[in-house]
Order: sequence, then C-alpha cells, then structure tokens
Amino acid sequence: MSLKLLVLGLLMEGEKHPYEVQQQVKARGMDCYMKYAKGSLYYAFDQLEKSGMIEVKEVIRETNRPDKTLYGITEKGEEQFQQLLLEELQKPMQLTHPIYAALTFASYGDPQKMDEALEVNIQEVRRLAGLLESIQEEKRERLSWGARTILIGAIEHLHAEMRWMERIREEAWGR
Amino acid sequence: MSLKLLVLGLLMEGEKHPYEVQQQVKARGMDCYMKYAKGSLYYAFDQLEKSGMIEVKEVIRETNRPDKTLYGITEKGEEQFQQLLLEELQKPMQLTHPIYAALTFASYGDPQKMDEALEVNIQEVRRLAGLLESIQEEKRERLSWGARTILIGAIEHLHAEMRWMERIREEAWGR
DNA sequence: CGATAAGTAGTCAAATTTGAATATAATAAT
DNA sequence: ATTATTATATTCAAATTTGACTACTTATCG
Repeated sequence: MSLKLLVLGLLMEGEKHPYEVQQQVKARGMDCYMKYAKGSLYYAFDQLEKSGMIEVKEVIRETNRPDKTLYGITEKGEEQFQQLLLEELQKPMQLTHPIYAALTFASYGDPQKMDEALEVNIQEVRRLAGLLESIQEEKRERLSWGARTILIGAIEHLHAEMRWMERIREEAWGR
Repeated sequence: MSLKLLVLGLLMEGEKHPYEVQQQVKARGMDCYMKYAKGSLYYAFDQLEKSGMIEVKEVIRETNRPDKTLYGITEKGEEQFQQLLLEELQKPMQLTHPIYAALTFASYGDPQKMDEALEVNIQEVRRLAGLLESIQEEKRERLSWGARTILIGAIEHLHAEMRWMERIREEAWGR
C-alpha cells in the first residue's frame, strides 16, 4: 500500500519530519483508511531518500529529545508523485475481504457462533459509519473536496457492507 | 491476510499438497479475492506444520518431477480452524482503498490525466462486475451457498464503487 | 507530591510477502 | 519438426511490514 504516495503528498505541502507526517495522518482522519505500523513510515522515508525523491533539509537537535530530521521533496520526487497519483487511481479496490475466506468454509463452522461473530462485525461497521456520518455533518463546508469525496465513498461502502451482512444473517448461514 | 484459514479450510476436505491448494483456489475462482504470491503459500504450510496444525502424510516421488508433499490437518489444526473462522468473520472490511490516498492529494494532480486514469479503473471494475454476474447466471444452482453469498457481496461492492467513481468524474475533480 | 498515563521521535530484529529462478514434461502453434 | 507456451512443484534471496523496545518530557489525577 502506497506509503510513498502519502509521504510525497504531504511533503508537497512543505518540509516535514516523519513524526509530523504521523500526526497529520491522525489529525486529518486518514488513519481510518491508511493502516500501517510506525516503522513502515521511517522505512518509506529511507527508501524515498535513497532513490532521490526526497532529501534531508535539516536535523533539529532540541536538548534531551531525539533529533527531528526534516525532509523536503525534490524535483524528481514531484514527478514521481504525479506518476504514483495516477497509478493509485487506476488500482481497483481490493476485493480481498476477510469475510470472503470465512464464507468459503462456513459449512464447517458452528452457525450459532458464526452468527455472534458477524453481529460483532455489524456493530463495528455501524459504529464506524455513524462516526463518519457525524464528521460529514459537523464539518460540512470546512472539508476539502477530496476529504468530502472520500467520506461519501467510505460511507457508501459501509452501507453496502451492512446490507449484505444482514442478509447473510437472515439467510441463517444457508441452513 | 489469512492464508492460514485458506490452507486449514481446504485441508478440512482432505489431504492436499501446496500446489493442489493453488489449483483449487483458481478452480473455485477464489483468486478473485485471495491475492498472494505463490511463495507465501509454502510459507503458510511451513508455519502451520511447525505449530502442529498440519502434518506431513506422505512424500510422493514421481520420476523426474519435483516431490509432492501431502499434508493433512491435525486435531489441533481443526480447533485452530474453528477459531480463525470466527476471527475472520469479526474483521471489518478494509477501508484501505488505493483511491482514497490519491483523492487526498488530488488537488496537486492534473485533472485531465486523473480523469483518464479513473476511466481505466471504471472499465476494469465494470469488466469484473460483468464477469461475476455472468458466473452468477451460468452456474445458478450449481454453486454452494457460500460461493453464491460471496458473489452477491462482491457484485454489490463493485456497483457501489462504480456509482461513486462516476460521481467523482461528474464533479470534475472539485473544479 | 508522587505515581501514572500520554506524547515525542525514532531504532531494530523478527515475521511475512514478493517475485524471480529452477528444472522438467506435456501441449500447442507455425 | 521445432519453437513456444503452459503446467508441474518448489525454493530462496531480497523487499517490506510488524511490533516491541528505548528514552526522555509533559500532563493528569487523587
């Protein structure tokens, strides 16, 4: 998953250190749809630097704190950004849904327990959908077009998901 | 992603060697929603064996061909299968859609090119949806409940996706 | 006031995933 | 008839991801 696009995209806005990127991801709610361990972010920075897409601008030493390494995007990096942007737009949504694998083997499972597990899932999807909808309402006009569009898409996907999961429960696991 | 559930699930049906699992995944069309490199499958078998979930039943030597290693599921493995089944049912769908990252930075991109890229994506989604729909019609009653249910879910997700992407194009990238 | 949590900034070994390489046989195409 | 492709069956080095750990600072809470 393209951490590289994330890093390049955020560096398009100005110089940043890895931890700052972390913060931005949280602050903008991107953590809903960009899941990764922190380590991967530092790795992405390293790789991008090695290939000349970004470069160190400054190392800030505040007493008794780990150093912050400020990175900026290079010209080559901006080109790479444009290309990655188009590549990601072409990538189809991943149909690799965990439930699909489970459904494949549902006939070997205990319907009662599977029902309980799916209920947990539905609750969680409902919660997330509610959360996103409240963000949509609260922030109304204060969101960028991109952020609004992502919200719309995510909410639609979550609703499709709920309808489908409820149908599975109604059909009582094929029994 | 749970290759382990895949392996255990298929071994529930009887002893198999890794390559046979590969074939089954293709034959049943699971390759639409289980994406992995071949190597990962052998790794999954190794890990499952080390932890006693499966065991070697036989090594078949056909002249001038690589050996096939037949694996069977153990009692411990069957318990693990039941647990994994429930775990996977609880995992929420991944909202980590490649387009989300791209949309976040759409304002730095060329609308014309982005439009072309998205068009490619829409075509591909349309093609896949058509493919799945034709499978749904052709095989009608010959599909298991699980397989039918997966098809229904996948098709619904793809349609939600198309509606959303078309809306993005109509809105002309926020301009 | 002292303990405890939460924030700052990053490193690193271990687990996992990828993708190319190997080596042979059978089938299809020109 | 010979070249090319597909199928069989697996291995392994390299790329990537994870998650635990370090080490210090600033709030928080009874």
